Amino acid sequence: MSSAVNEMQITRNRAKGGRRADAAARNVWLKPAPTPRDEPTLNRARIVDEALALLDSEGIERLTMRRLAERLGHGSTTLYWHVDTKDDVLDLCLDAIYGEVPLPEHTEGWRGEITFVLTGWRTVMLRHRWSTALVGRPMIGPNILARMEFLQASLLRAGLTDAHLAAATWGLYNHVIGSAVSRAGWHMPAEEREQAQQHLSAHSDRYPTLAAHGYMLDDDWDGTFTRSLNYLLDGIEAQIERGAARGIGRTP
Amino acid sequence: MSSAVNEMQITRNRAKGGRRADAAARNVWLKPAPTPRDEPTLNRARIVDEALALLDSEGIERLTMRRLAERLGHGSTTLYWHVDTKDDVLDLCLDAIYGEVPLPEHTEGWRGEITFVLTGWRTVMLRHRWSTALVGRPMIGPNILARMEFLQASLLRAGLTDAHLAAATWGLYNHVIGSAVSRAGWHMPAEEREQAQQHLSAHSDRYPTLAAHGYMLDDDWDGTFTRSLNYLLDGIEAQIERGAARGIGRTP
DNA sequence: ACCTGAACACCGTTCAAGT
DNA sequence: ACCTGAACACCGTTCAAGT
Repeated sequence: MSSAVNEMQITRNRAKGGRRADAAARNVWLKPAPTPRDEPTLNRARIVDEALALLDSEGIERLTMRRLAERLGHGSTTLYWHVDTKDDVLDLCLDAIYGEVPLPEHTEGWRGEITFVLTGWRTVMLRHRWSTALVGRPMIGPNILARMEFLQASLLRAGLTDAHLAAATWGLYNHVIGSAVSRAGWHMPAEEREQAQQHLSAHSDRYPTLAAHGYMLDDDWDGTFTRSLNYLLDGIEAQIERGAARGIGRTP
Repeated sequence: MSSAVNEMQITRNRAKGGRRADAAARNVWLKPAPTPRDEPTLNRARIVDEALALLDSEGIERLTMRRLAERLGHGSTTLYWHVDTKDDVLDLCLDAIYGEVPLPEHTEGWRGEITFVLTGWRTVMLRHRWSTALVGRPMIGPNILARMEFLQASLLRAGLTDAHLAAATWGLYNHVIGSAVSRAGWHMPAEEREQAQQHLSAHSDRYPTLAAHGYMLDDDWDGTFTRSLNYLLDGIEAQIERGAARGIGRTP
């Protein structure tokens, strides 16, 4: 059912061409391939790699099992040996790109660490814009778990506990997801954006603040993300200090 | 819901040819609605009401144009006189439920106001769980605009300007969206949740913090939302105070 | 102005059958 | 163990034709 749960690490090597081309080009010990038991022509890693290429180049609405299989040189029904459903493919794809989110190597304080991870996280999601349509599914792939683990461990070291630990973890995660999703929502042809802005101006009586302060025209998305992330981190930091003060008060 | 329906009756008398030409605009709100003359058996309000009922009772993957039309007692193709695409129906539905988000009647300070709106907003989205799958589209329906207007106006009165105003507005919006989306992601059969938790415990070497602090088992979602919202508001409040202090310093 | 059925060009998924 | 084609039960949308 939820084969997205399995622990297979998706390796993101883009093998161009596929098996047939490789078999023709490589040398002897791989060439007598007809031995059926050796290596299946298809596997999850190849399926996910090709799905990612398809998603990145054509978008999520163009990913169908038939088109994916065709790119892989198989009939669509073959995919169902390796994967239970199309949703499984999407779950695997989403976790695969989460693997691209870098984790800091040297600790630089919880705030720096967290800012580093979340900034990279958002960048990855906006690089693969289709990913914003896939949030809202259970997040238990190995790559997202590794990043949530890092995030929560960092907050724990910073001094948060219990409900505050959970609130800070989810608050920060929600911030990344929300930022990516809402930013992706504004990704439209410039002409349509013009229309939308006109629409807004035409109703400036109803939306005076939005019309006056450029609801549609804010294009410093990165700055907005960083600034609002800092508000959240400021609030968390204040909580950490409150917690520390109370801890000191309680020590015998 | 019916108020949302009133909102969408922005009528412009147009011949069919003209309407089709304007249909080049991709988003519902940017296209004129067709004008009913006598007493058509079908109209947008009826379509949206029925679509909402269908979404609420059966979920988003069960909403098809054919099933929707059947419930309305028509052939599926009839819908296309009133609406250009299925996506338009979904956009109309999403904005319709945003109309259920209450705005405070008496001002009670920016923090109280904003907490009130955002709490209601999240409640509405979780009441119509399908809505979390529809974020990530341009947000220019009348109901969401009214709420964004309220949010930004409140922050403006609180003393924010320029980039800080934008950052606070988007940060708060992202917080609601992110909370609703990620909470909806955990909405699964208890048995599957058990499996997921087991999976996590089985790899507690890799995810020690998550395993020890109940990543899967946190069920005080409301409390978590409120707490993390307060971190964000604390950070915004600190920014407001910084801005005020600088303003005082600058006054002659 | 509104509604219809037929038709087009697709979908995801199952399954008996092949090797 | 892996792959196949045929087939099922659907989709969203267009369009000539009706009233």
